[in-house]
Amino acid sequence: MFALVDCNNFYVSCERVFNPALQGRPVAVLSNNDGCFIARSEEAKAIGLVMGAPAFKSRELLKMHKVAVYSANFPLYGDMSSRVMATLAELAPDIEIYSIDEAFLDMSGFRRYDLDSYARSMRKTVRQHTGIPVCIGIASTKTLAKVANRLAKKNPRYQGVSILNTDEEIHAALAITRVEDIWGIGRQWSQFLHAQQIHTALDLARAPAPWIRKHLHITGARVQAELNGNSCLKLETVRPAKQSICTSRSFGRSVAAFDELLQAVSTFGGKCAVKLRKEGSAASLLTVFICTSPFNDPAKKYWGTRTVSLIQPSQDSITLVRAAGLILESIFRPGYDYKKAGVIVSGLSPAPLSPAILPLFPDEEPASYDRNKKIMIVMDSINQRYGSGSVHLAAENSAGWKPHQELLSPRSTTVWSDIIKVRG
DNA sequence: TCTGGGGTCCTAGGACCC
DNA sequence: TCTGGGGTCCTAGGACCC
Repeated sequence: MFALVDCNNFYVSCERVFNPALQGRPVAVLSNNDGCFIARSEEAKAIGLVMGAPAFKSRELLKMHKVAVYSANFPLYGDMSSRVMATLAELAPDIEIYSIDEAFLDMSGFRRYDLDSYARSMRKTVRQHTGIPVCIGIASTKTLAKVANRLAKKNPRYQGVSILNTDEEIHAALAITRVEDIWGIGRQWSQFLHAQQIHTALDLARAPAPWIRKHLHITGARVQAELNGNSCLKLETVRPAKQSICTSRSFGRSVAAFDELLQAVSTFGGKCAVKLRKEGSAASLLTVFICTSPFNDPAKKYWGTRTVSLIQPSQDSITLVRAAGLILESIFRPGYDYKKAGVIVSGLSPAPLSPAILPLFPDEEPASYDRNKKIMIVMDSINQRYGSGSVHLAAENSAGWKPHQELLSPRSTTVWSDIIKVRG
């Protein structure tokens, strides 16, 4: 048996932990740059705020219902997530942290227990230790556990826990789950399935397997098998190393000047390097992209991107920032209002202890490799101790393009001065 | 005026090998 | 007139997830 534990309206719940006055009120959290809704309380859903919709289009609604609106506070949410996961890890032998607000647990050793009362006690413990409300779905496959979790969330009768044990229970659950609400069935496929008169999870489970294999490929075939109780997806207790890392942002205002774009791209390159070092990986490919707003007049649109391979895999900010700047020079076109840029590192491998490739000609490479490595160690340890961003390369600068963050709550669990702000 | 960010997997097709 | 068979690797694009 698998349990899926999913935090309720996670970002909203995080805000509520440190501001109990938000209980019972409509609350919404915005994406970076205060753009779209990315979390809504039940009250906010009820008044018609739509997930992913741009916030400015709902301004009247927000005002009318006195919705508490927040800028995304990822340091807070990330830290609260760690607390929830640490609590869960003590309650079950094996845990897969699936996303910032979800975890699968292995329940196979709990057959002798009353699963229902154990799940209810887990729920209570997480609430007590972290302040975060969760729902739990339990079933024999991950996909069915997702179905069960959804029922637990939607139907108050379950009081946060739903277990699919018998064939009758599974049958009933699948019959009331629409295909678009199944884990692994997105917009395109659900549209296709509805057109084929496959409307519910039960319809999908019963559809001819070869036909599903043909049209929804191996991925859809797995979903179908899992709905029928054949477990295809194992619990992944060890997170595999990342294959790519991306840092990108929409700008707070449009940026036309090369120098400001260079500062943005340098900042993103530097952030990618920090993430690489944290991951213990080195990148052999570096991609930079810059683009105008997709909502612009088509004549003023531009999308520029280029990928280069590095002479040797690197995790060093100096090398990556310099390379990102060179790519930017080659893709930059004057005369456009840029709205977003990003850096992607890929072709990742475990970071080597020494240069993997020695230069053919005696230049500065091996020396700068060692020197830069030492600088990175010092930078990382200073930033670890005094907070990220305490030291950075001079090229990293956000003055010109900084995203909007006008409704930010304090970083109550990660920054001392923000705790004082709360008390003050 | 104002529209997010960060990932993974799978498939098809082309380039290339002997 | 007739033009093989069996592979691998890489990439772009499309689907999905939170």
